[in-house]
Amino acid sequence: MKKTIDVTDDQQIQVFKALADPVRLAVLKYLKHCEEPVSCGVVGKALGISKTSGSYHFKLLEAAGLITAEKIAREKYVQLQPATFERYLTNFYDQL
Amino acid sequence: MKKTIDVTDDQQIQVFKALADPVRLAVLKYLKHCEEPVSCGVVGKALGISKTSGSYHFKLLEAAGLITAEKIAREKYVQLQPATFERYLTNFYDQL
DNA sequence: TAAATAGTTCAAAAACTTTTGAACTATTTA
DNA sequence: TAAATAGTTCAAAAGTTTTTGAACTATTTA
Repeated sequence: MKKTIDVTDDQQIQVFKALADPVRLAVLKYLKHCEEPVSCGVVGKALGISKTSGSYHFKLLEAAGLITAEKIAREKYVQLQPATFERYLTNFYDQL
Repeated sequence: MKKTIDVTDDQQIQVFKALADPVRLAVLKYLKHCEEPVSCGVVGKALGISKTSGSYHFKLLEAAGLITAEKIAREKYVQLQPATFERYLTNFYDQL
């Protein structure tokens, strides 16, 4: 059955879905301790996830706006986007 | 495949999973505008969800600590638990 | 006491998400 | 130029979540 309750919360729900997974939480945690953008390969290796699975999770995190990505030649460099956390989490309760 | 990345984030992930669904977000939104505890039946009817499905969603919200529930005779009265939002969302980024 | 009401539980079905491996594109290195 | 490396895409398989209806318990109302 398709969800029909509210259609205005899309970005909010995408953010929560992106956060509701241990692999993606581990990715965010890893990135939090990087000063610089890091390549997907480096993150994936550090966490022991396959490149296909990595590709899937980085796509979701980017779609949710929790990370940004820049492709430089062969590699894709990712970094946290703190403004999205601020916007969708920090005041979530008051904005409910 | 079982998730093996981190086993300490259980409550955090339960909270995000609970929030990553439009029915449950609608329940929380509804409760936000209630001064008093409300019965599950009243909420369910207001949102047009079946009682079985309501029972399932209220259980998840309660397990995540986002609502508390008190059974009074036939009825179960639910209300938001703002401390959980505060604890798991407000400073999520800094706690990462 | 019988019928109605509030909610739970259970198992099956439906829907959705994640992992996997193979095949692919593009870039770099030997 | 060939081989290696970084990442993507695709379809199938595996896993998880949500909905459904029927059967149930407990309380209330007639």
